[in-house]
Amino acid sequence: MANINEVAKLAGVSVATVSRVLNGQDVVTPKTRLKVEDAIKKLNYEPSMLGRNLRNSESRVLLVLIPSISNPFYFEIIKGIEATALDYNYNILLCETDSNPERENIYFDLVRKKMADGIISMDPAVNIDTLKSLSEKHSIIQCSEYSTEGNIPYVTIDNEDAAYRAVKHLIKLGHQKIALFNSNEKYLYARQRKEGYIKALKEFNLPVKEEYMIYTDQLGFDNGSQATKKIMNLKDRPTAIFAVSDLLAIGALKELNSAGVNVPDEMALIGFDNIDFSNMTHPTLTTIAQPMYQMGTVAASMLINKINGKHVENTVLNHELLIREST
Amino acid sequence: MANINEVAKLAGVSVATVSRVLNGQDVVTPKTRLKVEDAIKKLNYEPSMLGRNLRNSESRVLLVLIPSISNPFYFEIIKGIEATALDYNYNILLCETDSNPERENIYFDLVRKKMADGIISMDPAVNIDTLKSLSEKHSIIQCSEYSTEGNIPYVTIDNEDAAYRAVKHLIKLGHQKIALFNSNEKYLYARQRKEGYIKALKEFNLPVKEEYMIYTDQLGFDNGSQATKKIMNLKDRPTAIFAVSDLLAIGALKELNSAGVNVPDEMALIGFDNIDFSNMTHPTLTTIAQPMYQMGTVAASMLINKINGKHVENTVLNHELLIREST
DNA sequence: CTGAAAGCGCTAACAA
DNA sequence: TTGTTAGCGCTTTCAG
Repeated sequence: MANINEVAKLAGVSVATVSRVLNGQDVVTPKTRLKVEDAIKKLNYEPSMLGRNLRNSESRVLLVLIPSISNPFYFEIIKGIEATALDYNYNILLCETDSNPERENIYFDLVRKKMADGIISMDPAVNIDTLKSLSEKHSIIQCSEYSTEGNIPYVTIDNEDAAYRAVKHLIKLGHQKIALFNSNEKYLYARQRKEGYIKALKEFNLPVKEEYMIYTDQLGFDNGSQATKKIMNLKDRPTAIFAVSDLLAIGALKELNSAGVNVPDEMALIGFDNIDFSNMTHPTLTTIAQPMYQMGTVAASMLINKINGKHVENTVLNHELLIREST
Repeated sequence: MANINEVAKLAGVSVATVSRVLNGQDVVTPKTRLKVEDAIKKLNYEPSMLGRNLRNSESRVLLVLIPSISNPFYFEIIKGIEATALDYNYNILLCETDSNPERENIYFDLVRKKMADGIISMDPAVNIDTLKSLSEKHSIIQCSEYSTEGNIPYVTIDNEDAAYRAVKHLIKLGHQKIALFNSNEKYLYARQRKEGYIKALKEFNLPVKEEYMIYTDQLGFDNGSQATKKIMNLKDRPTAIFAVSDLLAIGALKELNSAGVNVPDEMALIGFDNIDFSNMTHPTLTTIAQPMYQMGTVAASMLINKINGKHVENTVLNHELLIREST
C-alpha cells in the first residue's frame, strides 16, 4: 500500500503538496496538481484515515446509542442521523446497549479513547450520571428520551401532548374506560405520557383508575400480550387501550385477535411511534407518528455543531395523530 | 486530556514503560507498574486509539454491509457479529447500502482508507466485481447471500433444501397449487429457493406454472400485498403460498385478511426467516428458521481469522422448518 | 527490567 | 506556489 511519501516522490513534489491536493486546497498550480493526481492514480494510492485522524485528533465517527436494534422505532431516526453524518463526512457507530451498563461502558470508552468524536444517546436506560460526567469533556446529544440534568442538549417531541391527544381521540369516540399500557415510570417519556393520559381523562371528568394502568419493563410484543391478558381479566373491563409503543399495541392486538375480541368494536387500540408494521396489522393501527427521520437529522446536526464548538439549542419537534382502523 | 508523555513524566518512567503497563506486558516490575497505574489514575488518562491505531496500522473496526436496516432478518445476525467482535476487541460499523452503489462505495472507501479492517457483506445487491477486487487486498466475508466468484469465503444455509422442505410441507398438507413469492432472480438465494420449490413440485408430479411464480424487487410488506393481489385474480387460484421472506408473507397475510380469505383454510402461507413479527401475526406464520445469531458469530470469527492471516473455510449452517398456524 | 529513539501517515506552520 | 519540518500518541526495537 502506497503512502503519501511515495506519491510525493513519484510526482516529484513534497508531501505537503500532495496533502494539499488531497484536501482540495486551491493554492496548488493546476500543473503540479495534475502531476500529483497522476501519481496517485499510478500508485493506486488511498490516503489513510489513521494518519489523518491522529494528526487532526478526531475520528470522524459518531456513536449512536440505542437500547435495542430490533425496535423499529429507531430505524428512521438512524437513517436520518446517518444521512446527515455522511453529508458531513462522519460515520456512525451503532451501539446496542441492551440496557446493560457494562455494555454501555464499553461504548462510552470509545469516546474516551477517541475512537468516536461524540454521542447521540437514545437509550432511556442510559446511566445519566456517567453521561453527565462524560458530557463535560465530550460532545453529547440526547435524542427522543432525555434528562434535563447535566444540561445535555436534546431533541424530542412533546410526549405529554401526544398522549393527551391520543386519549382525547378515544374519549371523543365515546370511550370512558381507557387502559394505559405504559413502560417503567423511571423513564421520563413514560411519566410524560402518563401525564397526558391523566390530563385528558380529567378534562372529561373521567376517573383515573390504577387498575387500568399497566406497566411493562420492556417495550416488546410479549409485554403487550401480557398486559392485555391482565386487563381482560378485570371485572370492569376497559373498552380502549392506549399503548405507549406500537410494539406493545401489536402484542395487544395479537392477544385480542386470538381471544376473538373485535378491534375496534369491542376494544379500541392506539399505539405510539408509527412503525412500519403498524400499517400491516389487521386491523391497521391508529398511532402517534413522530417525525423520526427529522429527529435523526436534527440530532446529528446538533452533535456535529457541538463537536465544532458551536452553541446548540434544545429542539422539540411536532407529532401527529394517525387515525387508522383500530379506533 | 493527558497523553502518554505526561503519564510517563508523572510516574518518573519512560513512555515505553507506560506503554508496557497499558498493554499488560508482564516484564514490568510490580513496583514500577504501581507507579504508572497511580499516575494514570491521577491524570485520568485514557490511551488514545488514534495513536495506537496508526502505530499498529489497524482500526479494529469491522464493516457490516446490509441492504436495509429495517429488515428484521439481519437483527440476530448483527447481534451475533457484534458479540463476537466485542470479544475480540473489534467494533462494528453498520452500513446500510439501500442497494445503492454510490453508498456502497462510500463504505468500501472506509476499508480502502483504513477506517475499517475488514468487511462482512450481507448485501445481495452488492457489486460483486468491486467486492472481488477489494478482496484482493482486504479481508472480506460474505454472510447469507454470496457469490462463488472471486473465492470470497462465505457462511450461509442450504437455500434450495430449505425451500424444498417448505414446499414439501405444503404438498403433504394436500396442496397442489402452490404459489411462489420470490425476489429477483439476479440473487443467488432467489434462484436456489426457486430450485427447491421446483424440485418439490416435480418430485410429486405437480405442474410448475409460470403464473404461480411472482417476482418482487424488494422484500417489503407492500411487495407481499401486491403479489397476493396478483394471484387472487388468477382464474385457477392457488391454495398455498410459499414466500421467500417473512416480510413478503406478512404483507400477503395482511392482504388475505383484508380480503376475508381464511388462512390457512382457504390459503396456506409459509414464510422464510423466522423474524420476530412472524410469531405476532394472526394467525402466526409457519416459516423457515435460519440460525441467524450463529451465522453472525461464525461470520465475525471468519473475518477476524482472515484479518489475522489465517485460512478460513466456507460454512453451511442448518435451517429448520417451524410449523405454526398459517399452514 | 527499563529507556532512548524511530516511525506509523498525515497536516500545517513557517520559510523560501 | 511549494518545500521543510515538527509533531499528533502510540508501540517496538535495540541497547543498556
